[in-house]
Amino acid sequence: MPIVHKATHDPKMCQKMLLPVRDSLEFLNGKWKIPIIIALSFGNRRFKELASEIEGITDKMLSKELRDLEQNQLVKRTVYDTVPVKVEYSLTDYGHSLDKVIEELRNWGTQHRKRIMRKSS
Amino acid sequence: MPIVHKATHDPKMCQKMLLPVRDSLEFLNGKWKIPIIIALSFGNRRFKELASEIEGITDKMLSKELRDLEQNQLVKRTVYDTVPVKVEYSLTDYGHSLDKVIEELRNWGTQHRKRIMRKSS
DNA sequence: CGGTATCCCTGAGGATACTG
DNA sequence: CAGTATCCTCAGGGATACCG
Repeated sequence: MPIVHKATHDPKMCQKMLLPVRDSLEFLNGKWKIPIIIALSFGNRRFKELASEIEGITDKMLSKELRDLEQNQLVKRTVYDTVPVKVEYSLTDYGHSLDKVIEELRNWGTQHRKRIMRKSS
Repeated sequence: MPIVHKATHDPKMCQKMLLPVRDSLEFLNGKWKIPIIIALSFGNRRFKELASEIEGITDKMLSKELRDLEQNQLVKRTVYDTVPVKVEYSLTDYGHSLDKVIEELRNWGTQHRKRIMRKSS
């Protein structure tokens, strides 16, 4: 199904379609949010677990992105009052609202990679 | 439906899910590809038409992104042998394979914007 | 363990001018 | 009309060190 069903030159209409798409991409952009979300979709994780499972990420980036994800309510941060302190991160229900988006991105990426490989062979 | 159905700590499995998603995001990233694709989904366009319909884009960026989209077979460039020369850009069938991805991004973006608005009121 | 603080660098993209 | 060529800015993110 096409995105648009009737030819038009109205820039306002473009804008209206564009804004939410840009919102999503702006949010998902950057190297680390998706890796973090996928890692957490495998189960709850502690800070250092994430740091070692997500290849290449620095503590600074992990910390920053987790804070951002928490503020956007996609991730929940739970502090356990033990010694030493234990912090656990988990995906919220809202975090799972990205499942469909990620799945579409994955489908297209898989398919596109095949196509590009084929071309350059 | 969850992305993953069984808890695991296997980083290899994360990687395998991650790669195609990163491919997609890497490709869609940047400010201009989605605006161009959406504009073209409204019908075929000439260079200057795109330049004026896509707010804020420079000739340089438009030219560069169109070349990239053409190389990836999402967009077709047709040169008409008139004086002065007329160049028309159109979405290929493959270009439309992004429809579902864009739709999901739009859905999530719309919904997320509402959620964020509500929170900050 | 669970992070911060600093410093630094690269490249995406903007501004402007020019060409066939 | 349909682009190129140059120069420049700035923010995302890396490296490294440190803290409670």
